Amino acid sequence: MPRMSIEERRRALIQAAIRVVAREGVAAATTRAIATEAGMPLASFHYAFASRDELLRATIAEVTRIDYGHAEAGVLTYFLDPASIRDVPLDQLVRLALESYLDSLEADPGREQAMLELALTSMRNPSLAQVPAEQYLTYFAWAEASLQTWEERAGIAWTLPMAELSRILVVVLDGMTTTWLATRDTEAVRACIPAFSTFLAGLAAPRSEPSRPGDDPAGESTHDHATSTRGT
Amino acid sequence: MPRMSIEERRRALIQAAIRVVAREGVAAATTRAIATEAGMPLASFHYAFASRDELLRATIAEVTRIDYGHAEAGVLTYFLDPASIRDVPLDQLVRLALESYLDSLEADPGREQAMLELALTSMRNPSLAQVPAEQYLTYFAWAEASLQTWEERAGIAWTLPMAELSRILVVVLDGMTTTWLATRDTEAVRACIPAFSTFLAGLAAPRSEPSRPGDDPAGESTHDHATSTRGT
DNA sequence: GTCTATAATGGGATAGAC
DNA sequence: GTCTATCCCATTATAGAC
Repeated sequence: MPRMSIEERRRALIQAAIRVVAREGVAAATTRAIATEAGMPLASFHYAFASRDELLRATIAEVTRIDYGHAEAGVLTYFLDPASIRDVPLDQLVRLALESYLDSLEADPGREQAMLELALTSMRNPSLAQVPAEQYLTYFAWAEASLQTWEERAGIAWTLPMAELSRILVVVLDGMTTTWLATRDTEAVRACIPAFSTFLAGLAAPRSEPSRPGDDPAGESTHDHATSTRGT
Repeated sequence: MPRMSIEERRRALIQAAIRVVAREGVAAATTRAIATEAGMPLASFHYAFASRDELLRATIAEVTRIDYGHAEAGVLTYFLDPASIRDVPLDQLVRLALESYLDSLEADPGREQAMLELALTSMRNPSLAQVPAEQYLTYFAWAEASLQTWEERAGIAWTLPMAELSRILVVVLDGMTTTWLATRDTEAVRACIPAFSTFLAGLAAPRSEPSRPGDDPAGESTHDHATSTRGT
């Protein structure tokens, strides 16, 4: 094998690690398996990375970046021609986004399964313990970007702080992910999407009508299902 | 060590495995670590279980049972004196239940972290691949039990099929779990609970007023669960 | 710089003494 | 029946030939 810079080797090993983890899980992502997947001898592994932990850390960082790109692409796919889709009902936008996410999950289950495994593995490793929190900051940022896009496209204004809305959206996506991964029951999970879409759409108000404090959906007093009308 | 039946050994090893997995993760739950935790020599492990896989399977079954009991206890804690809490607003009931779950998660993060690790580990193991689906059937059953209890106590009727509602509830709990485990930000997750409670409460109608098709909380045109009264 | 060969460790499983 | 001692394998990491 001819010359290959350290950086090229690192990149190749990270990509190999991503493939192995997605295909066979973190436990199977040994240095040997990764080196073989990358088509290089084992010794080259330690030439590029000091330890398996270091590769794992780099892999998590890379995979978070990829996941960000992927999820964002999925969610924003429907906005390539902004002019044509102004004033689409918010719950439709949300529904399409959630369905798009579920489609991408079904198309490549290993990706999200790997994300979860890497996050859990990190939590158990003192030197990586804060990595999942950073990973989720990325998720929250992606969620905020989507929420802002929807806000523009649907002509609405969110009635809760973005920080809270983005967490809610991530909670829903994460819950869909784990439930689907465990059950593989696409139709059952898909059946929940309209309800979640209506829910999220209900956290916005038409932009012309600024939200009044009395509309606060988090208000806990008496109004049960008052807020569950359509979000448009 | 005096006599100990096979069954006693199996139980002791399962309990030891649960402790080790919760404390140090699945990867650290070696046969040696588990045997040591149970205070018995390694050979006794293979006297009680043919393989580590077999123990893992038994551990998942047991831990699912425990988790069921725990979550149910948490959710139903507020119903010890049914008479005193009739006609409590539904969103209050849901909110208390979700907060109770978050409290229990915070009190013992290892428990749910272990559940996730065990589920993900099972998915990667052909001989255990169907276990997570069974585990989630247990979760759905628990969710249905809670939903039915709330229905009685709050004097409402759900407007979606129980199968769908239970999945929605599990999705929310799962999403809260992964988000909290990753971020450990209790207040941020807690701040989402009122919105989720209002959402879930919005999927019910007062029992005196049977749900009309026009009230369909899923709002938009085409889909079909307008007809959905309770599923059986 | 690159790779073969090997050390060092820790794991699952078991033979065989008691 | 029980446990010590051991086998055998896979793994991480590295030494040293080229």
